[in-house]
Formats: sequence, C-alpha cells, structure tokens
Amino acid sequence: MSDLIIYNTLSRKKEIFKPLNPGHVGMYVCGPTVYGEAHLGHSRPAITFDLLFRYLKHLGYKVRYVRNITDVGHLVNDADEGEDKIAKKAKVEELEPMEIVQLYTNSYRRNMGQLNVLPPSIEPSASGHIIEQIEAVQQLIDSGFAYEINGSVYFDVEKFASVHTYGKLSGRKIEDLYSNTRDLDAQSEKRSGLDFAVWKNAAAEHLMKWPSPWGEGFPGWHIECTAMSTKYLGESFDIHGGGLDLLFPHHEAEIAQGMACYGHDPVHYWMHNNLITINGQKMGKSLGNFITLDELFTGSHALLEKAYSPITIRFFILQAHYRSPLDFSNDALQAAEKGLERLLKAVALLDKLIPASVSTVNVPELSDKFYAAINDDLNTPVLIAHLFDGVKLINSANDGKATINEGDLTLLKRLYHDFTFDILGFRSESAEGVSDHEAILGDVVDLLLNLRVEAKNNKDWGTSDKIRNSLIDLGFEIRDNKEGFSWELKK
RNA sequence: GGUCGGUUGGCCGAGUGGUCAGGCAACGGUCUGCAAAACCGUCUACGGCGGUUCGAAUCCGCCACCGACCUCCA
Repeated sequence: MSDLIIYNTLSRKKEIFKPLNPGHVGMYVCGPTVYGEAHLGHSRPAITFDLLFRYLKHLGYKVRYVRNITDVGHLVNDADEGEDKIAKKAKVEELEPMEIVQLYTNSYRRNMGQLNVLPPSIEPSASGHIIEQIEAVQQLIDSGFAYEINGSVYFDVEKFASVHTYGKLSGRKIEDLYSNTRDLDAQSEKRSGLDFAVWKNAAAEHLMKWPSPWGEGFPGWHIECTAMSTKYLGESFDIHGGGLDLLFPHHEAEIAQGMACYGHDPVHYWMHNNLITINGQKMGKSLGNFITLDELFTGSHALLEKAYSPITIRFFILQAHYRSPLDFSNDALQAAEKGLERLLKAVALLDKLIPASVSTVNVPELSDKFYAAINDDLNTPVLIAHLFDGVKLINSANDGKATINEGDLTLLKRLYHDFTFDILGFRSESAEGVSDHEAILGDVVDLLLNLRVEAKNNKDWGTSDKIRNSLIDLGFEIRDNKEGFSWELKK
C-alpha cells in the first residue's frame, strides 16, 4: 500500500506522513469560538479533520486528537472596542458569560454528533487553562520576546524576526508587513504595529477576566493554542489543522510563540482546509451570510429550498477536496443527497448478494484505488468516485450481469464497511432509532403492498396501481422485484 | 496596494503533457402489465491571447475576472 501523503502548508508541498513517535500521532485543530450557533462553515474543518482522525486510526495509529473550545478574550470588531465578545452577548441576553459558553458548546457538540463527527480525544477550553496561558506568557517575557505595558503583554515581533523567521507559514515578508501597517499604527501602546497581544489588560466593566502577574486581564487570542497544544501534545507534535482563514495571523503567531518558548518549530505538518462560500463569498459570522447547521437540518432559512440531512452535508463536503473552495447551492446539495442515497443503497445491497463461483470483477484493484485516493492528501472526491465504480459493480451483480466469488464478496463488504462508514463517516439515517410508531407504519405498508401483490397476481391492475400511486403520493418509493417488492419512505 | 490561491461540460466537482474522473440533471435503450429502481448508451468541457512541444485543459508568459488573508477581533 502507498504511503499517506499530506500537503504541508509550511513547505507548500505534499509530504509523506511520518509521525514523530512511531505508531502515535498528536493532532491539534482550532475549534470554535462559542458565542453563536455553529454554521455550515464550522462543519468543514470539523469534518475534514474528523476524516483524518478516523483514517489515522484505521491505519492503526494511536491518535491523540485535541480540538479546543475558545471561550475567552475575544474582542468585538465593530462597536464597543475592548469589550469581550462573550461578555457582550451576555449582557444582551442577560445571562452569565459562562452560561453562553455552555449553551453554544452544547449546541456545537450536538451538531457535530449529528454530522457523525467523532468527539476529539481532548476538548480543552481556554477558560480552563488560564494558568497554563499565564505561564506561557511569562515564558515569553523571560525569553525576551514579549514585553509588558500598562498591564498588557505583547509579543515583540521585530525582536523575534531578528533571531528567527517570522512569516514562513503564510509566506509574508516582514518588510511587506511593515509597509502595509504603517497607517494603522497610530493609537497603539505597542512598540510596533506588528506586535500582537499575548495578555490583555481588562477594563473595569469587562466581565471575563482573571488575575495575573500583570493585573486583571485575559489571554491574547493566539496564546491559548500554544499553551494547550503544548500541555497535551508536547513542544513538538505532528499535525496542526484549521481553516485557511486562520493561517495568518493566528497560526503564524503560534509558530512564533512556540519558537520563542522552545527554540524550535512546534508543528511538523500544518494543514488548512479551504472555506465554504455562499455566492462565491466566504461564509462567516462577521459577514452575516451564514446558514446555521440547525437551519440546514430543518430547512428553516430563506436560502434553503428544503431541509438537508446532516450526512448529506457531510457527503457534500467530502465530495470536494478539503483544500478547494466549496460553494453552497441548493442544486449541489440536492445532487449530493441523491448520490449519497445511491451509495448507501448499494452498500446495503452487498449483504443480499449471493456469491458465485467466479468473479468477473477485480476487487483487489478496487481496494488499491481506494487507498491510493485517500493516501493522496485525503482525496475524498476521487475516493468517492471509485466508490461509485464499485456501486456499479454491486448493482450489476445484483442484476445478474456480473458475478463475485465468496472471497471477493467478503473483501468487498469489509472494504465498503471500512470506507463508507468507518473512514468517511457516512451512515444510513433512516435506519437509526426506529420508534414503535415507525415499526407499525412499516408493517402497515407491507400489508398494503402484499395486497397489491395479490391484485397483481389477479391482473387487477386498477387496484394494484391505486395502492402504489396512493403510497407514492404519500411520499413512498415503491420498487417491484422478483421476490415481490421493496419500499422506502422518501423526504 | 501587498501576499497567496482559483477560473473545467446544464449544475457540483476531480485530474493528467497524448488514452473514462465521479455525482446530479437531460435524452435514448434494456427490464417491467405500466411504473420505480437497476443496467447499457448519448451529451466530450477545461477564462482570453501568445509561447514551448510531434502533441497542452495540463508547462511558460501576459491579460481579464473571482476569492482568502493583510497583525483589534474571528
């Protein structure tokens, strides 16, 4: 089998993945800021790195996957400068800040569960790691790469750049950064416009603040990831992931902080997923053009023609490569919905296939193609295309136009189980949690269709068609076959 | 303005210097009492202009358009 190859943003090349410690992988991904409902944009990094998490485990690695919850210290960008974003929302809704945090953390986890995103190994919150962040800030001061002014602590980018390289991840040159920021530099207490806060002094009305050696305040945005990734994965770890929009300054700052504290790069493989766009524009909270996951699942948004199931969303996202932009549209989502259905139907058919003495299909070759696709920087669109090649084989075999022997059938079943469910994380949504009511409904439909079979045997097409058409009108799909019939409740 | 990335058929979306992406939709056929599902077939695209090459959508140059980021915040 080929090696797993990952595109490393740091080198801008595809590289063979080699873990620092054989058999083990440490992976850190930037999680959500919990001050609002999760939207479609949030699902892309979650699903992308869930796929990687699942695949690494499939390959036999012991993976520690850390995805943080950001719940402190983010300033509002429009009005009320200096006020904590979470605190602001709290005032609006007259809730405790931590109540907001809990509310949206819960809803984020619920949405991720619906998308069949596995919980990470550790999901640390920034507010739970204030001590570690203060220690990291102190370490930066001790190393000489940060300075304190008026109760705030800033990272000294100029000093850092005199010893190390700043901007190597995002490809920015420090001279360009200077020339770009000259104008914006006026009001700041920072020594340079390039410097960024690692600890921020809190105003009196500020709700979320903690005591520190520099007074009451809250941690700078970038420091939480440095503190928490170091705590749980070490000073060096394998993979750091996140959205492309975090590349600069956030991830660049993380590298600088890591270098400043430990003298070496914290991360071996940087991975960035591209963004989901809507009408060609980034979907984001600040732009107000986002659709929440709950809205997608229920269809309650003006832009939605219908509801889309969580697994349809997952399929939609994985049918594009994670490094390509993906544009939202009803047409694309509906195409994904149909395609997913076709795939799952064929996988279900596998269990009903009867083995033949010889195979007319090459299952090992199909297997090689699956692995080659996913090993090539998680190329899920190609993987899914090959999955559909197999769907054709399965359906042909079911039609008696192809045959599969017992060994190949066993392999094929395992292959589809591994890739469709374990790795890609799809699942059949109708099958789960069948209530008593639904079970009885199923029996009633069977009853009607058995009556229809009787009518058909009597060539009573009128009654036969009446039963079928009435069920179709109610939203069922009816399929006749040699054994009798099968049915499905659509929508 | 700077940096980086993109422009593929009706829609979505892969990919490669010469040979099938795949899904959805559409059309024709097989099957069926008629349908549905399934299968077979059709639909042959790569922003524009130059260049390299026996051959480029794939490499190079220029142009156009689009997007992300540009250090307060996400």
